[in-house]
Amino acid sequence: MPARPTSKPRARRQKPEARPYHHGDLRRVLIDAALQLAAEGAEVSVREAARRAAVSPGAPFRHFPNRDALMAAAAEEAQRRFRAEIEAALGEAKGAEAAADPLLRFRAFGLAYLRWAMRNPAHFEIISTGRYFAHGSSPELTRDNAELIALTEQMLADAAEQGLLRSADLKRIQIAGRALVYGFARMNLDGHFPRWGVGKGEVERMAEGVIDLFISGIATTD
Amino acid sequence: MPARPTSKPRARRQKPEARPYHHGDLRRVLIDAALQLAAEGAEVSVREAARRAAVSPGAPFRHFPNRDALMAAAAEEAQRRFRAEIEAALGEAKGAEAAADPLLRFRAFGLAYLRWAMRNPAHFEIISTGRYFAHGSSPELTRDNAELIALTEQMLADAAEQGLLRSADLKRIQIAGRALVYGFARMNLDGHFPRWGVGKGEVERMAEGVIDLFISGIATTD
DNA sequence: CCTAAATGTAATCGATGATTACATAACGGA
DNA sequence: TCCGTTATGTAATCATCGATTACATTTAGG
Repeated sequence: MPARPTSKPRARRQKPEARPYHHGDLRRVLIDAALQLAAEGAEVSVREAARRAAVSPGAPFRHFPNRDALMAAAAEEAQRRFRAEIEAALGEAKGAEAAADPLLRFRAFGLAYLRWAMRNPAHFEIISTGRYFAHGSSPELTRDNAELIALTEQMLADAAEQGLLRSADLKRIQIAGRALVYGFARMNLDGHFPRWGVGKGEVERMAEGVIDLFISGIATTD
Repeated sequence: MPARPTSKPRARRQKPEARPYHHGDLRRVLIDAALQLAAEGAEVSVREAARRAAVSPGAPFRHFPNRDALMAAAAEEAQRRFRAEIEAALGEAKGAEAAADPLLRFRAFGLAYLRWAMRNPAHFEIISTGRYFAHGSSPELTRDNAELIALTEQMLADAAEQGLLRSADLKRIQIAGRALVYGFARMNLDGHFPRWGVGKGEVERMAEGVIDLFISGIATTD
């Protein structure tokens, strides 16, 4: 083989599989890799995400100024999925009798919340913990979360208007409800449900029971 | 100055302040450094702990096989303090009318729990999260925690016996109570109480209100 | 076409957890 | 009192990680 001239011949894509120099949509692939890594329980490192994207260790920094930005983007994606599932559940609940009963919608919300958190623990953690990237570093995530909270507040306000609540302190009820659901999700996440781990169904059933207990505690009607 | 012989002259401690080759109780100092680092919100690294103890980066590994073991030891220390505070609060409650009322003791427990968690957020996180060292890696911590849980179960059993509870499903009540308190603590920890951050008192007052709401929800007597 | 911006690569830096070989101190029995 | 064993700290080294920089290649627009 004769020595090639210093300038390489233009790389012609001979097969469509040949990876081009420019990655199709590296940003997206990196976010997915980060979410996948988290879901596997592994440490999420920029390098590993780059490795999965079959790209050099420095490449991700063309799309994210630093690790936190990647994590924030991953969190936003997870939050999008989280919210989509909750709104889907509320959409279904609207068809049923829940449309008229704010507490039933409240219940549906809590169930969807915990269901998702049980099935996507690592993603829930990324969303909620604020330890994987600077808190408030993602306005989108903050706004998105605020809207979900406003939704629950509306439900409680409706319930109060219909005389369904024993207490008039809506803020207190709202915080307690959030704490209950958030705490349950995190207990699951942090390994406080050791035995039940095997049968996922049992945890979800307990989640339902806990929500019902809370609602029966704040409701006038038994 | 003439060249010294290869064997250094014996190091005589001329002042008591002169640090001896052997650190007094490095293990203890490292644990305290780790807790202090956590409390400052900094990353807890073995090296930094060693730095604070004015010791070489490798020294800690004479006392802990790896970073996790150091974190586990720190968690055990934090848990000891946590438990001490709770038991102290329960001791005080015994003197009052709470001695006879299991739900008042339950309340005192929850208050002490949240009070400590609000004031030592980083230590609470180390204890509860199981992310700083392998979960179940510390039998002491696990046992200690189980005993605290058993305590609450006893309170609920007493309350049920006295006909103070609306529901007979004690397990459900217990899980819900844990989730509520744990969730509130973690919400504070994870920055879900943005505005109130300034006035700590407000968060603690809300903690009290949330606990009362829960108890009034499960109690027969209004 | 040809240049400029976008995007990926390669090399490098400082910090970290971890391991190893070595040095020094502390302790206890002869 | 001396000596040797053990506990404990030091020094040197390694791989990994986040991050930065200089350079290469591709893509797009005038």
